[in-house]
Amino acid sequence: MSRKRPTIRDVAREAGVSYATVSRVLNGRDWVSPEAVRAVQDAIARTGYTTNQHARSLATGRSGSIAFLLTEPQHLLFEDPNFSVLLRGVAQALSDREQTLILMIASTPEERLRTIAFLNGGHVDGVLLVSPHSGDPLLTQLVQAQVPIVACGRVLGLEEMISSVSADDRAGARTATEHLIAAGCRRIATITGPLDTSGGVDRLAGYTDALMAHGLPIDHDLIVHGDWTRQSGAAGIRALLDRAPDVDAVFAASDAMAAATLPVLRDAGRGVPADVRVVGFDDSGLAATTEPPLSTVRQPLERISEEMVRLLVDVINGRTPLSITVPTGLVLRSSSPA
Amino acid sequence: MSRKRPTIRDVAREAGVSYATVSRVLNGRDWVSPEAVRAVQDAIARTGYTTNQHARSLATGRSGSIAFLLTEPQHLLFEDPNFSVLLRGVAQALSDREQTLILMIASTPEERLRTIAFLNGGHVDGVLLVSPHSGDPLLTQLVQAQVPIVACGRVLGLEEMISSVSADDRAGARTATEHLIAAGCRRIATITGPLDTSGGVDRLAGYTDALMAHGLPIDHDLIVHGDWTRQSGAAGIRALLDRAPDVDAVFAASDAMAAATLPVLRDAGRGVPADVRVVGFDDSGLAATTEPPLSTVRQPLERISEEMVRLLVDVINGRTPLSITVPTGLVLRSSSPA
DNA sequence: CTGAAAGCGCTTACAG
DNA sequence: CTGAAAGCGCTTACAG
Repeated sequence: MSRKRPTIRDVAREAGVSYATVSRVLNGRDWVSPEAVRAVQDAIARTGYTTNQHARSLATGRSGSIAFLLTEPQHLLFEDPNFSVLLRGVAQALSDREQTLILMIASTPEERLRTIAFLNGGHVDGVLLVSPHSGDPLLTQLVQAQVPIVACGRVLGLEEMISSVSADDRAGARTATEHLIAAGCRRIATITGPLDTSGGVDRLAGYTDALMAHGLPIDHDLIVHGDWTRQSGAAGIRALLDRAPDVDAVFAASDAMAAATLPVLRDAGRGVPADVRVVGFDDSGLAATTEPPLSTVRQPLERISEEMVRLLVDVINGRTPLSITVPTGLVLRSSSPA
Repeated sequence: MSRKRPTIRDVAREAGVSYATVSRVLNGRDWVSPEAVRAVQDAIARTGYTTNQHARSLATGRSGSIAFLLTEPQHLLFEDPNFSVLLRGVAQALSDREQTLILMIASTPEERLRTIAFLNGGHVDGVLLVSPHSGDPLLTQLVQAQVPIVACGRVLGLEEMISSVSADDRAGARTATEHLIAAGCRRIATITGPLDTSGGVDRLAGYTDALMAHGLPIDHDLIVHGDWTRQSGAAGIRALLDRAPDVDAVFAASDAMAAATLPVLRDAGRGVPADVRVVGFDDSGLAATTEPPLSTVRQPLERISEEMVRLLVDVINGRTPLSITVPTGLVLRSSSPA
């Protein structure tokens, strides 16, 4: 297409130095005389030189790119606004480091196969994993292939092998539940996330923590399991109304599930928050736009994506895996005001 | 990290042929004897060989990757569910062609600069453009750099230079408006999209087409401009209720804007669809979950993403730019039933 | 501080 | 049909 792009040799000629020197100022490692540096920089500007990443990668063995890997079935991924925010943050952080972001979606078996081959093939320096489910064979394969990985949320059972950055799910859930207790609720239900994710188990643990700390019983009729989606939230609240008609609050482990309880409660003639208080988790864009707006637990996704990238760079550089937890905060809106 | 991966030479040794032959069977271009092919394939399987894309790119001058470029300010991009569906479809289509998808976000001035440099640097074979606004200098720069591009939606003023795939916005809008006319509405308003996008102007044109075809006047009090977002939808309907209290229908150029009219209409005491019918555009996930669910114009995003990739491959191979339009369809729900 | 040179792993005319 | 060889554009010891 476009005519030949200038190479390092063109720059060298223009600057009157050897092309090894050009490479040196490009990489800024070895010592180069100030005059040479200036001459090269000028030459780069004049020629419009831009480094050929493929040649560099071939020489260094580093690809200069990172994969953002999605393993959930698509509908979950793209329904979840958290995902977008995370992606945005990661793109930003990577761009700042001059790394490119490769998006990979591995939902179908075929895609999963291709993904493994690709990642295994050294095409990327590392991978960022979103919403990993423990027991996913893909994860073990990645670990075996010694691909540097950082997950969003701990990978249950592989914590030692896979670095991760998580919100403080347990503390967040506990705070939310204690808020409901403080508001006088005594029949507090929860709709959990999938229990093969750290978010799922930790948010449930935070809920029971709060109950126990306040001497309230753990009633299994008040615990239903969802998978983060609206559908599961709607199904969950229906089951709850059925099993425990005296429910006076529900803590849903995601905003999507919490939002889905609202129309069901309305149709059942239960006022929110008058009859049933509702608290979600995520503080996604959704939370502020529901009717009534949702109280929820905010997780600092910008911070999470930033830390994920930073950590991944460390892991790529050979540092040992690490788990990072970032704090969450309660956001009160009309669905369960102060 | 991982120990040395097998190269083409390892495969050659294992297969007992020269490595040039291995390369030939890999690329499947030149004639190779069946025995050699089999020997090489076996050797590939045994060694677990996987091609080094960087080496290949360096030799061929093709990067094997495509950029998915987002130029909107982030909030727009990630609020819009269409974007996700498009991204998903593109990822799929690209994966089928063994191309990698590089996600680039160019919203801040700094990011835009880096983006231009990157794209200009031949790091990708082509770029897929989402929601381009005409007059964006980035577009002209890309065209000048002769980067192969396919846009989603025509790029107004650059139609000849930039291939595009669009929904049939005009026909869709016309159909929606005619449906409202057929339902007996006579004071039909519209909330437009941005008029520097083909979606914005074409949907407005479809609206006026329908009005004129049925002898209804074009009343500027009934036309307000939005930018696809909920906020602009809410502001739009408020302005309409103010300027034209007798409005009996609104056609919004996006589901997000249509959805945002609902609570405002409710608060204003207008029943939907009894007093005011509402029709959106996109048939995004949103449309089915609003209260009441939205009638809308469906655009086949899966098809659009597929065509975008196919077209881009053509353009990369030197074919001349082309514009493709795919049909839309009216989807009726409670906000404006049949 | 800076050349000359080898090498990264492939592709592709060039000769057979 | 298949070798041997050059070349893609860089980085990085190796010698000065």
